[in-house]
Amino acid sequence: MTDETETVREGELADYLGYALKRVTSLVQGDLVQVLAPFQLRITSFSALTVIVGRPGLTQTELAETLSIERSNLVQIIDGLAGNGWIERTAVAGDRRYYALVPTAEGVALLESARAAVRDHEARVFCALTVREKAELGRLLAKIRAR
Amino acid sequence: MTDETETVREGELADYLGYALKRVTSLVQGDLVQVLAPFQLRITSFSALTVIVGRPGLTQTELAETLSIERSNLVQIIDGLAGNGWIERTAVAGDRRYYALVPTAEGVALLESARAAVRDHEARVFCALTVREKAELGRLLAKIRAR
DNA sequence: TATTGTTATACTCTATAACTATA
DNA sequence: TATAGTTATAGAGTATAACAATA
Repeated sequence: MTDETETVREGELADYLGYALKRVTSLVQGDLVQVLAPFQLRITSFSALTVIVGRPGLTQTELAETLSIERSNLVQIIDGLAGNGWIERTAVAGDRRYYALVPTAEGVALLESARAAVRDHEARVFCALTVREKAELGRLLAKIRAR
Repeated sequence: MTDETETVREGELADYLGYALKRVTSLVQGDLVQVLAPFQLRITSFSALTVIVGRPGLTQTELAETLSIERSNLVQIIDGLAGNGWIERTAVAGDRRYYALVPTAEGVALLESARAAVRDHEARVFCALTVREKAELGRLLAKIRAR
């Protein structure tokens, strides 16, 4: 079996859940990068656009916290999304320090297309799992994060 | 609940298994980096040393394939392990193009200590899961990789 | 003083092409 | 010509410090 062969080759590494997580994540992300490229999106800009469309008007600091990335690293991502006309930074009355991030109609439309492609991608890379198993995987991952 | 709050904040992102995998992996790896630092090991050098100890005599190309990293990127990792006296590149009779990678006694001893720390680390970061759940997670991840 | 967004910088990881020495 | 190891380089992700504008 391929499984046993891999276990022999990787030896003890195969026993670490962290290693298994890393390998699967890199498999999935490698595929996702290809899927998003035609949309001119990277993984992080897709994630950012998804959150902005879902929570229009949030600030960069809020978005950075949600995605767990540094504010400073978010700047170029936001620049890219705004440069492509997919989001806008609108002034907030009362406090001129921050901007509200809102998607444009083009941004919403682009995300709709990209989202469909990402759904296909997920169906493909996780096709070895049943619906029940996918739900279980999601539950286990959420449980680890919530600890 | 924290779970529901997070779901609201991340919106649709929370529905992607790939995103959940990425977040958990980065959580786990962030912790592991700290755990390995006192041993002068990075994640990849720990992985490499683990495989070399488990399969003494393998070549760099074999190791690169096992870890799924480019041969070129493995060079500095091997240099580091050899520079610290944890492995040796020994000549192979019959074909002078490649070297057999073998651990030194120091390398084996270091790995033994690091391994214990990594076991503790895994117990800690996955403490939210039962033994059965950890086994199930491992099984699901292996299934995805084997597809 | 504290906060938001920003710039600059550096370090890691990863991917590719090209080189050398050996076969 | 093909392969093993190597070098150089560039891209992307990530982390930190410091700054200007605003509160």
